[in-house]
Amino acid sequence: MSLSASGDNPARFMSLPSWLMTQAGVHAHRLVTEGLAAEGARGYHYRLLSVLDDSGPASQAQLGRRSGIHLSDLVAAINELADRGFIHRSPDPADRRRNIITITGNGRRGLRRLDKKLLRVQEELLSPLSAGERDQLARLLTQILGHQGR
Amino acid sequence: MSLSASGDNPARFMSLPSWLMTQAGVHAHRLVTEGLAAEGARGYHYRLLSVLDDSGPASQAQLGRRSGIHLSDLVAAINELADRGFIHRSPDPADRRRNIITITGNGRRGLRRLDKKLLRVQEELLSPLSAGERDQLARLLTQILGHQGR
DNA sequence: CTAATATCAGCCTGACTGACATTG
DNA sequence: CCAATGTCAGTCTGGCTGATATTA
Repeated sequence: MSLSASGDNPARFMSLPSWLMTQAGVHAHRLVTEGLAAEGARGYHYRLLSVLDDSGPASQAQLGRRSGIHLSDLVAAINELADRGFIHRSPDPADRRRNIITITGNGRRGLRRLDKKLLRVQEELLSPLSAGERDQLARLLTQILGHQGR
Repeated sequence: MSLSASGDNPARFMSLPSWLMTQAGVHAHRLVTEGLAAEGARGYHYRLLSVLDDSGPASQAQLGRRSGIHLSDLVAAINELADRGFIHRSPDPADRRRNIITITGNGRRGLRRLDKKLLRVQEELLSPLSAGERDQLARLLTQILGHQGR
């Protein structure tokens, strides 16, 4: 966004907490996106691979629920991961509507690379904060997000 | 996003600080967007009106720098505000490349409505936090954003 | 000749809506 | 008949890129 570096009095919208939160979110999102892009992946890929690694093979509908990715967006993301040989899509013999998605050895290796990359991204993102401040921030954000679901 | 309400073990990506920050940003952004939409406005409109109110008439290039809105996106936003009678676009006689954008009385009234609406949005967004926690959060986010510009 | 200004067309991720055919 | 599943086409905000014409 690059707000004017010049000596302009900052506009009033920039002091709103909602602005700070949105900007911090944009910043975090950008760091993550750039980090993943450097490894040839994007957010949806990491979310899907980590869900598969955490909870095992699943249908696309299950994956959507666990990763928070819309069914309509899953198709493309799954195709991309399958193209890279990171996952395997096979029909469920017990229910012919379903595809069973399985992570491959290749996918697990890729996931480990992404995990490491994201660890470094967290470090860069939080570098201005002490360990105590990092915990505090996570606590406050979790409180706000907990309130969100009404 | 509606992460599964069911009893699934949360995937590991959800514990990343970058995830918490992005989600909190998305949440804040959604509340603001919905609040402004209820008044027939969107984020760019509020940012432009508040900049005009804070710093007075300006060319589009100046507005872009002060509001952090891209020149290429400004044109449409300015058109929309002019259609509503909130601002006035007039050529600068001293520099014929420039348009001078001025906020109208109507625009000032609209801005006051949006200001009030956003105040209520902050209240809802921060409602799970005490006054001290709100200050703390603003401080931590400001620290992170200060680091961002390298 | 270079720089600033305004405009237009298009791209991107992530989130979402709606329609549809297949299967349980 | 109804519900779940997978697929496809399209929308939206905010943030971008790049091209172009005009004027300083």
